[in-house]
Amino acid sequence: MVSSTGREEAGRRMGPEGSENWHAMLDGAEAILREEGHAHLTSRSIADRIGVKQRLVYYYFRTMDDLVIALFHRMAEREMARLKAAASGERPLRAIWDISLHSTDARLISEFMALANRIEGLRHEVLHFIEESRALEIEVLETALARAPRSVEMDASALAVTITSLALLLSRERQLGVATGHDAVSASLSTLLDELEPG
Amino acid sequence: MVSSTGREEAGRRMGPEGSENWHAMLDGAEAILREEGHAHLTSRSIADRIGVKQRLVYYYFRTMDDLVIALFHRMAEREMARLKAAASGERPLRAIWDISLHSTDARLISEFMALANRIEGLRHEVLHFIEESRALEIEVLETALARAPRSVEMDASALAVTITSLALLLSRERQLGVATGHDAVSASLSTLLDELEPG
DNA sequence: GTCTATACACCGATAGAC
DNA sequence: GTCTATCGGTGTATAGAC
Repeated sequence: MVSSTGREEAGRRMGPEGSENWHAMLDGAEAILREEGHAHLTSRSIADRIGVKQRLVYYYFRTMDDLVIALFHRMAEREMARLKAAASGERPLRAIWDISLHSTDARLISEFMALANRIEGLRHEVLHFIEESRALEIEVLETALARAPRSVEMDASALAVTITSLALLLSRERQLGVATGHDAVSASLSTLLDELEPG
Repeated sequence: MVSSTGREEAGRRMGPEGSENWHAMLDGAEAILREEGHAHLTSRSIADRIGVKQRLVYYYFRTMDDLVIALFHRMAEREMARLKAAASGERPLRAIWDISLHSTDARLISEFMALANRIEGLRHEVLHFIEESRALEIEVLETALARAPRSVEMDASALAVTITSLALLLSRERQLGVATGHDAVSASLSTLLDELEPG
């Protein structure tokens, strides 16, 4: 067994995962996706941005779809690391809320969601990330609910879904330029977090 | 003044807004967007689907961006009509919740969100639709809160944001294949709606 | 109103040299 | 590891005939 990821199945020579160029290409791809959207994410635009030739992109990634999947995977791993660190801190709920609200920008998320409609492998990556982060949040919420001075009506999984959905909506609407109701819902959520997690 | 939409500013002859062909093109575009995503939404794919020549698309729409904006605008108008009808029915909150959850599929929404990152005119249309639908929901919620037998902690605007965000997340995750926490949050929301709107 | 024909740019992906 | 060169395909958009 040469590789656990099956990246070289067709026998074509390929560049090493995790190498300097490999990361540089994903860095470039991430910036393009953020600034211009996935319509402009091409092997040529990536190559131009980081100063290599177009052909090299296909040395490190078998197809553009593979590159997109690798990019999401790298982002998801980093995000999970942040969430895990937050979960083991002093006020985990508050920390997770702050991360959900600010770490990844809404534009990137919407680009990946649209891409996931088309790229089956990406859909699986997204699905896996959502399940993994939700499980972590539920765990944290269960601990908090058990300790909370006052009982709360919702159970941990319902709260996890609600908190995630609010973070996503607030980020996306802020990006679009909508603000109606944002302050009110932020205040409500803050009150709830303070009840669950006094500090 | 010939037109209020500025569709003929360059002096090029154009087909009438609202005509049979105009609607047929938007119907085709909507189906392609839903089934294949916006990477495959092209003047050629639309023409092929409805059985006309590619050139004709540019007779009815100045650019592809204009077509996308017109498509969203038509969908938004239909959705607002549905919401207004629901708001004047017997259990408006329940009806609005059902519409938010089922009327437009999640894939279409994510395609439009990604397009709005790139097309400034579309971003304005999306922004306008969100503001308009939110205002309606807040109005309905204020009426319900005033009549509710039991007091609820959140105010109308915070509730409107929360309900919208949950509907969006549940639709999108259902499409992706995630279900964790969905039943719990649906149950919580149902309980809340029953309290606000007994029937 | 609708058509043919086409200009021009860009895309993914590969062959094979160094 | 990285390159040059290129194939075959698709995209937006327009000119101008009918």
